[in-house]
Amino acid sequence: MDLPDKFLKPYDHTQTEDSLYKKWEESGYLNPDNSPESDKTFSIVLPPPNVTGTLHIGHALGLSIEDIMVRYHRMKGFKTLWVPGTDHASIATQTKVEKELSKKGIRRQDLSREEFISHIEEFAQASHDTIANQVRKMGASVDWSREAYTLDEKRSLAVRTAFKKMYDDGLIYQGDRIINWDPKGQTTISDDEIVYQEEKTKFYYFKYGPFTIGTARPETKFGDKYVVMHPDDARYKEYTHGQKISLEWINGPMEATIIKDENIDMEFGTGVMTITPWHSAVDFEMAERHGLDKEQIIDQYGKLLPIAEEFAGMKISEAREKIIEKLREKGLLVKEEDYTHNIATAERTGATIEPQIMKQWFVAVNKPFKMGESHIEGIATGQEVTLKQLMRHVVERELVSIHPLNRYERVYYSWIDNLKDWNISRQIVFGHRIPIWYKGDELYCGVEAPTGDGWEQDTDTLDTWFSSGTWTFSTLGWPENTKDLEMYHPTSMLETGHDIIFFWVARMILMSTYCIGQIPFENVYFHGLVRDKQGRKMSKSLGNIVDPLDIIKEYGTDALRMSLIVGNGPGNDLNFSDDKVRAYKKFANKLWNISRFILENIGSLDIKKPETLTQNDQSYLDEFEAFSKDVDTDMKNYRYYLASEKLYAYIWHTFADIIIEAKKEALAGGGADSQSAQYMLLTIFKKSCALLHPFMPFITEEIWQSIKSGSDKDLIVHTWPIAE
RNA sequence: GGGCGAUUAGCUCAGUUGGUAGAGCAGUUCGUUUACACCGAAAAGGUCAGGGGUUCAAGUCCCUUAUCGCCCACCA
Repeated sequence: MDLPDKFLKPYDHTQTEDSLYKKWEESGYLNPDNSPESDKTFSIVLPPPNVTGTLHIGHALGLSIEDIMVRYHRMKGFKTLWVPGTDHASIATQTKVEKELSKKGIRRQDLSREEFISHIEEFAQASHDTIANQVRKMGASVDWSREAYTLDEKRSLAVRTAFKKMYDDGLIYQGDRIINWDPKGQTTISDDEIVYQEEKTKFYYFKYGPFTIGTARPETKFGDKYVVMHPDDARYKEYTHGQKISLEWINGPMEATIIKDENIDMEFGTGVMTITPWHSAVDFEMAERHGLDKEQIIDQYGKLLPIAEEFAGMKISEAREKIIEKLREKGLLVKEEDYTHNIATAERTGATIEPQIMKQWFVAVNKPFKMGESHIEGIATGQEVTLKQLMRHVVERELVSIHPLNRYERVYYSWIDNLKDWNISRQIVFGHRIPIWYKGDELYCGVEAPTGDGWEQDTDTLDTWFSSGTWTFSTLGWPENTKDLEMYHPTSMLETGHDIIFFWVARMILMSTYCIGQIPFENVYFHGLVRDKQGRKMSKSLGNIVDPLDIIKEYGTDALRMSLIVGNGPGNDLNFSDDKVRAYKKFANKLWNISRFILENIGSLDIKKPETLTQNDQSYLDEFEAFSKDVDTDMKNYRYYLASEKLYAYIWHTFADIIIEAKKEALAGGGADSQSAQYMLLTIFKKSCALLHPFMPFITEEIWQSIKSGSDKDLIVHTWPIAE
């Protein structure tokens, strides 16, 4: 055969990848509406990347695994849909833009709400464009015609509809409860957005009437008028619950009430503590139990209120030393010790969280409601359930299967069991406005604004996970009853990083089971974290961040994908090194040269199966058949890390090193043996390219264009070698 | 405090349901026998963290110890 010129040079990915992607995209292959009818569907939503910047190597890993799943099913003849999109990531994006603006000397306070939002939107749009380009660069075969954004009009409608439904069912309520206040971001955050950091500090013991109490936070103690101890503590048995005692405290004499509570740890400190219900979640609960007064000590900027008298208006850090000094002078300081504990900080701003009691919106996770139309096995329509029960049920019954299960099952359950009502309101501007309107004392909840004058919408926005929770079904058209929703929901698979199991996976299960009575996905596949060569987390401060685009430029997308996939089992972290990528770049070149050899040695691409194959060739074909089935089994069981490794080993070290070498003589000799060998080699190689296509889509498609017969379709939609 | 994971060749890691250890990189020797030097051939390298148990058979299952890592909770 005549050899196309391109095979005379080593493989050059820069000449092929972009144009192949363009071809796939323009061909319509990525939209399942254009694919042949089938009763089997495979659907998956792209975990929408945050529009806070660019994609990192972790995204590249996710995209690679997802694309393998998608291409595999597409070739197997499933109606295959992969919905792309991006996430507005309210708090993360707003924080980021705020920082960018301040670098330019623009302060947020100087902007109106609308101006600020428009800056954020501009940034979000630019990020979106970058991300969309990177998704293409990775070869991800998503259906761009269905692209979604968590803050676009359709998703916005879904969010308001979900909110209204929950509100009408009594699952969303407004209440004065203790929340996590971020004094820097000036917003509440959820429990999951807290990061604990170790802090070395002093632990003080103060005389409090007849007791000695311990605290690390003297500045909150002004209003403490309840002193708590365990009912079984023999040291304090002379005191009774409710007893009043007079004592001298920071700003003079006061009266305190004794409370007995079983939640006190008798071993810790002196076994006696005073409580500050306004600024501690534990104290708040205790106060609720006993019906105690609560008083605010610290304001939303972290400054002391008038109750602190001479200290009023001071920042916590400033006041602490002065308060201790005063207590020491009054002879109330007993002793101080060094103390190490964990303090709660806000994930985004790094500020120390100040618990506060504030009026916020919550989703009640423990409140029973009547289930709507249910398609969930074991949950009947109209049955009384709680959101927590729904979230637990679908995993317990394995309606949603987690891979790897054992590693995340307990984590998931324990999170659910400890889950408190979900605080969904945020005091930030970028996001979905809460669909509540006020007029005087009236309150209106609706999908659309109420008619009539004088209504003002709540200025808070929703926790970003409220909208991403609807992602699987809002992207398919809900609340409209669309064909997509009917065909592709529940989705087949959710592939994501294990770090967002609570944030996102659990919230999607909550939203989907509640809103539409369906599980959001049948399977969850967790990938691990991509670390640097030495196993360290990639971070800006270490300067070890790898940009996928740099790797792609140097080694090609196929090589990058293989290096991320081979040997990386679900849930495992992966150390990324150039060496591995380089190895798969060489593999790409190996494939290139195999193509060249075969093309040089066969008579025609439409070669027919000879009447008789040599026994040797037949046995190679039989072995290959068994190998293909093995690979297919791995694919079915999500063992991409094994399938890819086996393909690499087979193609290089069996097909090229042994089979091709063994056939050189027969090919040179001509005649029947040569015909047999030609057929065998071309057959195995074509099928090998097909098996490898999900992993290395570009080079396999590029080679395919030169080795396919006239009747073959493009490889992306070619039939998988092993039938379902 | 609770949970999970890791410990296999110099380095980075595979090893799917138990059947006498594999890859990449590095290193050794040889090869310009024309698909490929982004290559080929050959050899070298591991008491599979320690201990105990189950089994005809264990890197693989069970118990235990040690070291490292991650997640969750958190005490005033």
